[in-house]
Amino acid sequence: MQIATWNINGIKARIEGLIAWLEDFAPEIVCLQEIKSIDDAFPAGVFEDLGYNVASHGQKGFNGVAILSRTPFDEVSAGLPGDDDDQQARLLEAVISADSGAVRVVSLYLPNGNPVDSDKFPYKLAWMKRLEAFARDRLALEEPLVLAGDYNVIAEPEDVHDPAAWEGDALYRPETRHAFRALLNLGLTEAFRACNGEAGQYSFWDYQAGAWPKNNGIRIDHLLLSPQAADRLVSCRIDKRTRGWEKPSDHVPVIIDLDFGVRQ
DNA sequence: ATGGCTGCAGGATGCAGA
Repeated sequence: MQIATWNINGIKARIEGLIAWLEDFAPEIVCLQEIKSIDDAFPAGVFEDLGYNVASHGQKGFNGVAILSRTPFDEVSAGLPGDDDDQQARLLEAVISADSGAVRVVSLYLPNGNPVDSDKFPYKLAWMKRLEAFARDRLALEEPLVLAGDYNVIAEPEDVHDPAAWEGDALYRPETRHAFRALLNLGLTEAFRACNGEAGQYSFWDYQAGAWPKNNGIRIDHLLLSPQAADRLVSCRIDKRTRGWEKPSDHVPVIIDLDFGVRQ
């Protein structure tokens, strides 16, 4: 079972590329971030025509997450618990019982947090604390669980082309990296690092200053797995090709393959 | 190298992103 996560940076601007990628890759489940669309304007029919069920949790102008699944959803739940005043659409959870296995999947878009001297940084850290409580709760279910999305966290120096340039940035601050490790220490496995030892593998390249041709990237899109999912992890890859396409997102898809041992 | 692109909302440019 292939599960992908992709920050597409605007569903309207990326619809052509996303369709082409879905037709090529045909994953079972796709977690999308930064759809930048309200739910009523989300082009669900386009994906339904491609054989996907669609769940979206959007807002006007920015943020917004969605999940596409070839198998219908058993359950869908929007929002991260822990702050009733938080109106930002950044998390969507679904339970999917596919023929190839049953999984609980979360599409999340963790706050950027810059500038660090604004209220955005404490919002990010508080959001991460809430995510930790959410993950602890879901891990207690002892199910195959995939927390997929744009974490806006550079976890280690090997995940950034120029670490010195990111010193002090909200994505690389010690508090941010510490909160990410606390999440992992609940018993979650970071899929890409579990499968690939090589440094310098990125999932985001800025639009500015020729970051892509210079390979000046960062790895901030992650899939975190419960033990029951990690036991089934076969591979994790980053599909860099899309960054070179026409009108690309600044992020590229990251895909895992889980083997539930189903034999046809 | 100069916050140097890009998407969105809205109908000019300001905000948000990372």
